[in-house]
Amino acid sequence: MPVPSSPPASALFLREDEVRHGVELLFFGYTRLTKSIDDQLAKQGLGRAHHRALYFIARNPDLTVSQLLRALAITKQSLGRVLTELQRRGLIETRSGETDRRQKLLRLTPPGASLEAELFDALRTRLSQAYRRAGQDSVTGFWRVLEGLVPDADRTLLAELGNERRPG
Amino acid sequence: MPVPSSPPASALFLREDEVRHGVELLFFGYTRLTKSIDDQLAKQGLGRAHHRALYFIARNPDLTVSQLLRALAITKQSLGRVLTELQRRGLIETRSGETDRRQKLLRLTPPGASLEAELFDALRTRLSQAYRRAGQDSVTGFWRVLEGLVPDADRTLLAELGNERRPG
DNA sequence: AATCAAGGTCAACATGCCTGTCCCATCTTC
DNA sequence: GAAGATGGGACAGGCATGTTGACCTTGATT
Repeated sequence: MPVPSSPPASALFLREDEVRHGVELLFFGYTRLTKSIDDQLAKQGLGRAHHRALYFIARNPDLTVSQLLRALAITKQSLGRVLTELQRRGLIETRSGETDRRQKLLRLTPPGASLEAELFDALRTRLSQAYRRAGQDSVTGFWRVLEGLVPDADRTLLAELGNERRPG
Repeated sequence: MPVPSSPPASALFLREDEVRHGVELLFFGYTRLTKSIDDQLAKQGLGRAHHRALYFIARNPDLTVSQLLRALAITKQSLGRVLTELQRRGLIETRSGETDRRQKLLRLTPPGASLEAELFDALRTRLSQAYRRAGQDSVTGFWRVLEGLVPDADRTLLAELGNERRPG
């Protein structure tokens, strides 16, 4: 192993700055993207927690409560409050599972879908602009790094939620 | 490192799935990375807000309060509580600015630096692993996309905070 | 002298999360 | 069929983190 005093092969030496830069970009990117829809949410009297639930239900119709719990990584109580409120407003609807009737399958109602679409539009505008600026190769790298950042247990879930495309 | 040949960008970037995938990765990546140090923080009786302050002060010694406010994008009140607590514990120290004596320059004390380093270690382990898995080209893309995602106003600040390298 | 900016401080409040405990309905397994 | 596991819900109580708005001091700018 070469001594750390070799300037050109400075992978180890540069590691901290590279990592810190990534931490900062993640922080700024995530928080600013998140904040960008706060006003819209506030107009509806909803919070970020409601949006996160709406988002995942929109993305994956007939999601179960336990899947959503795993995705959001919060407690049943916290999620329960949010889902109750969304249902009370008629933004989501539920029905019991076919194979397992204990399960509750979550879906957006038309008004819920409409609201989610409106919120997503703001996200799409910002993120697709960032994609365009960076170019496609960069987008692939963006995905690869983030995929590697997600713990194995969650990566399975992520694949389920994002890629589950049922025939018909 | 060979880069796979890319289909035309225009069509790809307008696709909803591509954007949703990015939103999900950003959500999972950020929340899971953040959660990964919660236990360490809890042991100290500190929260995420304390860590964010420690982090930016560590990264940029003699940061002013207003710079930190802009970075964290929270109110004076919220930050005030956190800074007071960190100072009470002897993790940060302040002195007044040289050119503008109204400013308060923030620095970590040795114990503060030690704690921050310990917390950063966990972040580095995870993020550098993700970097390694993805490869250097992907890391560059990761950065480019995220840089494009940060609003112009904040990008200036980001550059200040991340790149300010003083001689000596 | 007047004004503005940096920072601090107060009260009062909202959100969103937590732990812990208990409950019911339904599946699975023996 | 009984026992246990699982999916979901509900209560109490608490904590961390954020908000708005008002008001103050100190110091820089003009």
